[in-house]
Parts: sequence; structure tokens; C-alpha cells
Amino acid sequence: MPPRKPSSASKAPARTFKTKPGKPTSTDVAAAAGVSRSAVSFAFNNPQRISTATRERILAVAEELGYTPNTLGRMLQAGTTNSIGVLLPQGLAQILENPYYSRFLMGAGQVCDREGYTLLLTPPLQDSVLKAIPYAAVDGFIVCGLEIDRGEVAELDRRGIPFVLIDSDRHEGAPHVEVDDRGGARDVARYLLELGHRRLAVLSIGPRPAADPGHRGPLARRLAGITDALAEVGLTLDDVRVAEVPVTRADGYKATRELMSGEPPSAILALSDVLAYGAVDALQDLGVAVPDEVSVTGFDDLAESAWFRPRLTTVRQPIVTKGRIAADFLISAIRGEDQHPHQMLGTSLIVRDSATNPA
Amino acid sequence: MPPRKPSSASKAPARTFKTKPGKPTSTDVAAAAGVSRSAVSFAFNNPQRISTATRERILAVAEELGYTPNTLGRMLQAGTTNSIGVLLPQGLAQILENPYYSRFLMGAGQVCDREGYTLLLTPPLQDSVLKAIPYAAVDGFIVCGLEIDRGEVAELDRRGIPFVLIDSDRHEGAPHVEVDDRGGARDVARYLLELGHRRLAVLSIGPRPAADPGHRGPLARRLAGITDALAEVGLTLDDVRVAEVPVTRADGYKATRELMSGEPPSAILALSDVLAYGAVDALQDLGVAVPDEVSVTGFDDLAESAWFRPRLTTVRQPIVTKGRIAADFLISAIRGEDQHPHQMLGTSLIVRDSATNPA
DNA sequence: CTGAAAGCGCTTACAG
DNA sequence: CTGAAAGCGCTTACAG
Repeated sequence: MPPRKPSSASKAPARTFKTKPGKPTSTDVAAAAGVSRSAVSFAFNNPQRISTATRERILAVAEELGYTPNTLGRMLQAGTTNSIGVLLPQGLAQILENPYYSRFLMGAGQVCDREGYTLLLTPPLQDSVLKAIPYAAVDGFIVCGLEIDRGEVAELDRRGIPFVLIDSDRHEGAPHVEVDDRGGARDVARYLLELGHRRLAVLSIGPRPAADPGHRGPLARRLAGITDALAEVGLTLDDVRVAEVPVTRADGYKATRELMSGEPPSAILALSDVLAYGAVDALQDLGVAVPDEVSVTGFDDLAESAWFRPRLTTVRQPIVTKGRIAADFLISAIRGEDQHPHQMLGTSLIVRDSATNPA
Repeated sequence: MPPRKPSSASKAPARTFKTKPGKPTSTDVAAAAGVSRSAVSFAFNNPQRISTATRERILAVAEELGYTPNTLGRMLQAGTTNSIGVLLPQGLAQILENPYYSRFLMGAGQVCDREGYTLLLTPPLQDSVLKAIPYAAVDGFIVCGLEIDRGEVAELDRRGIPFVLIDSDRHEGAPHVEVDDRGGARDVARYLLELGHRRLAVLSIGPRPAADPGHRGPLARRLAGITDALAEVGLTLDDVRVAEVPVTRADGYKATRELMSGEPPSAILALSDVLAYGAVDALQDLGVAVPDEVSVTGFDDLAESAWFRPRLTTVRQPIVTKGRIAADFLISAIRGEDQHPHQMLGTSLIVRDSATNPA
């Protein structure tokens, strides 16, 4: 007998005698059903391309072997993951503790639901947003809170992966959705100043990176808005105290206690509702009446701010809408429909009960 | 001149003359740097295996071409994604609107942060949890709220993908973390009964699937707990009104208004805090005093329940801990360390201000 | 209606 | 120190 072609002769048995099959592959099913791998693929994805009988047989064998097409193999071949990544500025625990992000993700989630995408939450890897990028198998990214760009935008560009920027510094030509942070902050600062407050304290979000020359993110814009309002009454940012605080209720609390231990302000302007809650907690614990002795304002207008006591005076930004538009933009970019969309969203001052005239 | 081997001769030029390179691959870099693809790979992942000079050259060429190793190709080869999937029972919008899930995800997120995993939120595809499974590129799943198994567990098993069950019906041999739902519900029902309430209404979570014989999930356990308590005073579940409501504040509101339009209960036992908030909203709008005219209790003890007015009497379950343990179990399973862990978590009755003796 | 081949990009033994 | 080959699993033109 002539020897069979060595390549096939040496390989087939090796496969056949595998002890533990591990996960069966399409090759295994093809062998067991006596068909080619293409036939197996067709049985799953393109039924009309093979006869019903063949298909049934293949499916039966697959069932018996416990075969199921490998997700990664499929994605590599398709070049698509049906997943949207959210590139986050902090760890998952911090993000998910923050109601702001829940709202934002909810907006993005609405779009994912509609379009059949999954949502990959991608926190920094070893404290680096940049390092996290190569480990996310996604069709595109929503990039959040990139106050300062450490090469993320360039990396995304060179990967040719679509992205949209949120709560970030602007980049020419990059899709983004912005909020009128400057206008919102100006409005609330002006409101407080018109009420007669002059001893203002600002609870800002931080800590900001040490060397930060080109800083032009939302935070900088809010501070600029406050500066605008101060200028109208002949003051500058140097005339107010600014504390930089991580965005948690507990940190707002702590910072406020420190603030009150010095010369107490007549009003605290927090750059986030969550921080404002903490400020009110601290003032209440100190026996300081809000707003009668000290006024407090927030930024965001989270749902709970209307239920909070005193009901929080704050700046509303359309968080859910922002998430929805970001996801919509991203999907357009993924589909190649619209390459550089941007949108500016307005804010509005919501006057409730937590601020009044100074005592 | 002898012709070069046809295979290489016919291919190399084709690659070389590509007009738009698309994303460059390792092959492109290898060609441009005059090395093999392995060398390119080594330059990125195994620097010590090649000379410094070669490495630098490769990296320079890669930089120039804008090459970056493809994530999916890498994952397929590595057989690992560094991602944990959360298989969800509802759309992303609903999930992220629910503070319960935010807390749960926060717990899971703590573990992801520590272990360097991303978190893939996987909602049902075309209303099917089962259909969503093949589209998630993950190392394992946390399966949530699988009140009734429609083949998901079998599918996960056949895929050989690790998973842990949460808020779900039990499955022999499957890792899971449970909460003592029955005990918790019994406690709060007993509390209400001891207060003297007999006209009870239950705001349950639903709608439950029509045909549901083998139903033994957390909901069934909570109902069983209520039944236990009722039995102690000679009542059955038929003696109370049970409304099945989707878990949103608005739905709790609506259901309560309907409840009150009939013969009003003296106490409303909600199987979720969110539903309890909605109930209180409705009662307040109807001018019914809580708890003086109608008592209301919740289940979960979300953070906001302590801030809610009246402060909510409820059953505490350790949500963040549940998320953390689920993720820990999953990662153990992924690493093959512990194959079938389970854990039962206790509940406790938190007595606050929203329930009192019947009028 | 079906199969052999090429290809999606990558990495890792295995030889030299 | 480096390269040719095999393989991670899959799918889709292209021939028959």
C-alpha cells in the first residue's frame, strides 16, 4: 500500500486520540460528522447553504460533543465585538459608588439596549488609563473624564478605534459631547453673589495632577465660570478658598469640617452634588443651620437632590442625555456614518432650599 | 535568474502595494523591519529574547507604521480576556436605574479593580438571556436574577465557562452566593403582624413568567418567608393582596395607588426598597400619613433608605458583600482554585420610622 | 449542494 | 540570538 500523504496521516490520529477533548472545536465536529469545517460553520450561520439532512446531522453531533462556536474566534474573524467600551478615569468601585456615573451609564445603556451592544466598563490598569486600552475587546470607546490627556487620544487614533470624548478636554477633530460647565458654574456663583455672599468656599474635584499646564477640562471650565462671576463684583479666585476633594460624600464631609475649622465661609459652592451632600452632613453635625447660617450649592442635579433635605440648590446638567448622545455618536462613528459629531449641552440653575442670603 | 519560490513571490508584492494599509499587522511590521513575525511579537512581549538593536528597530518601525498588536488576536491566542461578564436579567437602562444593581456592581467592581479585570455588562439579547451568552468575550460570568432557568445554566456548562449564580434558583454543583431571603421576609412580616397588622398588601417583584412550576428563586423564598409568618397567626398568603410590579419607583407608586383604591391595607410590605419609596410617594400624594395611617416596609436597605423620610423600616441584605464574594468566587473558578464554592449571607431587620401599629 | 484553501492577527514551542 | 512552522477557532469567497 502506498503511504498516505504524510501531513494528513500524521495529524488525524493525533487529534482522534486526544484524551480530554477540552472544548471541542469545529474541527472535532467536522471529523465526527464526516464533513468539512465549512459545513459545520454553515450549519450554525448559513443553514440554507447545506442540505437539511447534513445540517441536522452536524447539529446533532455538535450537541452530543457539546460544541459551541468559540466567541473570540468568531469575533476575530468578524472583526466586530458588538461591545462598547467605557474608558473610566477611576477604579470601578469609585465609579459605581458615584450616582453621577450610574446616570451617565444609564443613558449609554439605553442606546446599547436598542442597538444590541454590551457595555464594557474599563477602569485604569495600574493607575493608567492608557494601559487599559489594549485589553479591551470593543468596537469603540466612550472616554470619560479625561481632564488631562496622557497619550490616550493618540493611542486610540493609532489603533484606528472610534471613540467619543466626554467630560474631557477638547481635541480638534475628535467626536465629543460637551456640557456648558462654564455657564453653569457662572450662574450658580452669580446667584450666590447676588444673594450677598462674599465669603465663598469652593469644593472642587481633585486632586488634580501636579504639573498641569494645558488643563482645560470641565473642571477648569467650571472654575473659569466662577471666576467670571467673581469678576463682576470685583473679586478674583484668590479671594475664595478652594478645596480639592475626591468625589465622595465622605470626602465632602471631611473637607467641610476642615473648612469650618478656619474662618467659616458664608456659602459653600460644591462642584458636585455628592460633595454638597457631604457638606450639609458636616454642617448639620457641627450644629450649623443650612441655609440660615451657611448656604450650600451643588452641581449635577442628581435625582436625590430633590429629595435631599434641605432640597438642594444646584446646577442641572443633562446626564442621561449626555450618555445617550455619547453612545449614539459612538455607534455612528463605528458604522462610519458620521465621523466628527459634537454637541454642546446646556445647564440650568435649579433654585431650591439650600441657599439663601447670608446671616 | 531562477524564479523565487512562487508562494512568497506572489504574495509579498501584493501586500507591499496595498494602497490603504488599513490597520498594519505584525506581518507588515516584520516585512518593513526585515524580520520574522515572531521577532515582532518578541519585541513587544518578550524583549529579552531578541537583541536590543533588533528590538529598537522593530519598535521604531512599529511606531512609524502605527502598529499596535490586535487585542482580539492576542486574546484568541492567550485564551483569556481579563474580563468578567455580568449576565443581567433586564436591559441596561433598567439595571442601571436600579440602585440595588449599582451597589452590587460596586462590590464586584472592587474585586475587578484589585485583580485587574474589566467588567462586561451583558443584557438580554432580543429579550433572551440565553442568546446573549455567545456574544460576550469573557473569562466567566456572574449570572444575576435567574429566577427561572431557561437553559442558561446548561449553555454555560457546555461552553465550559466558569460562572456563579446570584439572586437565582439554586443549581446543584454550581457556585452561588445566596441570601437568606426567606428568613428576612419572615422577620419583616412577623414584625408587621406583631405590630397588629392584619390587612397586609405585598408589593412583589414581577411580572413573573406565566408558566412557572419549578420556581424557587429569591422571590419565591421571600414569599415563603411571608407565608411562614402568616401561618404563625393562622393566616395564609390568600389572606393578603399581592401585586407584582417591575422594580421602579414609578411602578411602586402606580401599584400603590391601585391598591389604595380598593379596600386599603393597613400595611404595605414591599419586596424592594425602591418599590417602598414609590409606595410612600403615592400615599403622601393621597394624603395618607405614613406610618400613622398606613405602614410601609422595604427590602434591601439601600443607602438612601436611611435618608428617606420617613426613615424606612426594611430588611438589610449585604449587597456590596454579595457582589464582592460573587466576583471572588468567579475568579477562583476561573483560576481553577475552587470549583464549587457557595455562601449563604444573612439578613437583618432594620427598624426605623415607616411602620407602626395600625391606626 | 459541498469541500479545500486562505485568511482574520497573534504567540509560542521548536529548530537552528 | 533568530526564524519557519504550527496553532489559537472561526468564516467566507472560490471551485467544483
